[in-house]
Amino acid sequence: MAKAPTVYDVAQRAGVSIATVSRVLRRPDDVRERTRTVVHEAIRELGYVPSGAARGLAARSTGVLGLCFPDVDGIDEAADLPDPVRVGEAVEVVRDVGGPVTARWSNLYLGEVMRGAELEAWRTGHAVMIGVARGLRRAQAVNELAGRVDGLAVLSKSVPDDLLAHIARRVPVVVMAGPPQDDDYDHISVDNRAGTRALVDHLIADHGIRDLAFVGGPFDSPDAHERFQGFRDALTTAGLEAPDEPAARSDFTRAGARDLARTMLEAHVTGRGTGATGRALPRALVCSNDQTALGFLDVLTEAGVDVPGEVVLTGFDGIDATQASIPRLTTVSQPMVELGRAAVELLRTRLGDPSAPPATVNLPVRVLLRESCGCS
Amino acid sequence: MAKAPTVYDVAQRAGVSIATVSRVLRRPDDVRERTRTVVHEAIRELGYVPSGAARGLAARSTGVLGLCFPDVDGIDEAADLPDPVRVGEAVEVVRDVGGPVTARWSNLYLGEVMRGAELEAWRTGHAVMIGVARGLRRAQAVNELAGRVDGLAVLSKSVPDDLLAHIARRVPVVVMAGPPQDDDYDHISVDNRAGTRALVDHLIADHGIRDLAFVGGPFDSPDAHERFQGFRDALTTAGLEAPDEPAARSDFTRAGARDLARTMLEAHVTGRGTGATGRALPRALVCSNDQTALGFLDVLTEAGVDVPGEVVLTGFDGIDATQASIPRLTTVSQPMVELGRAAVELLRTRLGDPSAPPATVNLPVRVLLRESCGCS
DNA sequence: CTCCGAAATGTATGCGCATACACTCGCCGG
DNA sequence: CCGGCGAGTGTATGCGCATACATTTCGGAG
Repeated sequence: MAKAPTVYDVAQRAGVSIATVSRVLRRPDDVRERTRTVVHEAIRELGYVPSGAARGLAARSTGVLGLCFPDVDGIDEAADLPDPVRVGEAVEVVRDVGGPVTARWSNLYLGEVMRGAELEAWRTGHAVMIGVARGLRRAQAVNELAGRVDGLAVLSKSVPDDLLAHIARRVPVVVMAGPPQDDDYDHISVDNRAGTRALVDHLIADHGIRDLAFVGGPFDSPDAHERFQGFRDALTTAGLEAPDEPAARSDFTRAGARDLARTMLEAHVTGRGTGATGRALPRALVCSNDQTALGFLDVLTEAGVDVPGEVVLTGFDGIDATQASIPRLTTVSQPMVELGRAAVELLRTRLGDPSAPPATVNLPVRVLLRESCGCS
Repeated sequence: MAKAPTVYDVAQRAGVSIATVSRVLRRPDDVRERTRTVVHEAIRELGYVPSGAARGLAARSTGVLGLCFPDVDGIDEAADLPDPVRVGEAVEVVRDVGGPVTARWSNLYLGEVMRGAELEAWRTGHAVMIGVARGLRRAQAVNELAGRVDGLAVLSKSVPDDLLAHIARRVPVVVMAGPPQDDDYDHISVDNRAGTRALVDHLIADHGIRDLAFVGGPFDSPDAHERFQGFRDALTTAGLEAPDEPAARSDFTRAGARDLARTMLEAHVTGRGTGATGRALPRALVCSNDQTALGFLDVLTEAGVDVPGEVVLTGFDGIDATQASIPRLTTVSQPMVELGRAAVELLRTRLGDPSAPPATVNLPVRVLLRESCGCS
């Protein structure tokens, strides 16, 4: 690492000019075979690796696409972070008594999106740079990321609006997983509404259920809102009365959903079994995400309510845990890898035609019918 | 995106020189407050975002660290990849009849490593660039990655030796999760040997087991080999006879392990229950990874063999599925996030002192005692 | 009011590469 | 034998920034 060799070094060693060296690398066909060989040899001998910075500067394009995520670790400042473990510590033996399975929904989610983006970028000869908008210096970090890439895919809500607008003046921006919105960015999102609708259609048409309730999500979740709209669509189409509001709102966590479920169950308990007084539980609970559904499942199972016998339960997202629950959860699977791929594809399209009007891509989802709705 | 503004544009607009603009960004304290304000205003108005390429070139350092993974998707060529799904496709409704839970071990693993690397890089003001050594153009891709970063963390076996050597002449390289080796790179790995040893110590000391067998991994897996060494260490220390070879070798997949388990079970079946003829199953099966242990668990459960009553079963890695199995699997948890963090930390150290001798960091692991070994 | 040193700012240069353009050389047709 | 043409190569320039160094400004002591 004394000093990385440059084109000049290679050129000198090969007895050619720097232009020829550059051509050997970028347009080999323009160079005589013999020359090419000589240059390659020099490159090998010197351990020459072209500087990406210089290339990017000269070519006015870096060949790198950026991916910007929100901070899902909840780490705000460097101080929050313990120092990395160091060498020589002993093996720790701990008795793991159980407790709830660690939920890595967001990690997995982001990981898959990243995988998709990387895949598509690789396919088209791009590199991928990832950034997490985290901490006080987030603005600077995002700004620097933007300065290093040809295009930036941003997960919805991870970057403040004004910063995004600033950045978008330099590089094309596509917003992932946000609500369709009337701004100047390209959007790529998942068809929450159609997915929920298809799921509820199934409950109504195939299981003959006519008494359904929707467990919503946080007020500020556009996803949850869209899913609720899909729920309403299905009811309306079936000639059922669609509520204006979700029957309840979860905070999207399993623990929160448990609390919510207990509360609901208590409210209903007077009516259970007697068949006369009080309201019975709805025949189907359509939850706005998997965590919520799993929380409900925990409580219902605990209370001896038969799922799907007495109550049908469904989720949304398609996280792994839905395959491990008993009964397995009917849900709607999000195309996470596709989300990443589509984002990169949209960026490339945009780079090819910067003046095209903003596009919105709505990715199709898959409804997975399993035991919790009475299938299988 | 007409044309991204540069320092020159900002300087002109603010009525200062480009040096001052640069200083406002890099060394704000060297600039009078009033000037600073004016410049910042110009930056805002113009939508100026500094070019990372130019910065990198001028500063002779990009501020980017690279992360290079092997191809775990098994995608060799762009042609192998279906086109991204497109707009307007219908929601698909499928009956999910079950089958083995999708194993995303490597995805999760790499995702966690990435997360750790990103975290540590963020902490120290670096950006992270990821690359997957995949396909025919892998050499070129890795080379380009190397040209864009200040340092490169490479997952063991993801880059051919000669290419790695070539690259290492330009940027510092740290090898992750490889066997300690006598090369010129920094290494960061996980203490497979001590982890397995601690686990087996527990089986012997706390459960009084003296009849243990080791289910190994592929011949070319250094991890599997180290774990076997840990197994032998424990036996030897306890005064038991340590075998020279694993009792069997799994291919590290759950499905493969099932086949292996069936074969083993058949060989033993004549001896079961009779107590006289044939060999009995060993009291404990120490598997070289979780997938293997889970595959064995599937088959043993199916065959009515009580775990841990008749056979004690353990894994290695600490994947999520080990918490969901029945009984939950005793295993050794790898510090995946730490692996990424340590890699970045090592790179930084190396960048600070390029001439220091190659270092090797061995990360401690955690043994998680659960029901499959008879604990809890 | 002058002079000096420190603070603030400007000027000039180079980072390593791609590429437009100029140039050389060998070859063919005239 | 000459002109022209194309393949192959070299020369020169600029990409956008950081920074060493030169220059100006400012504040305060004398």
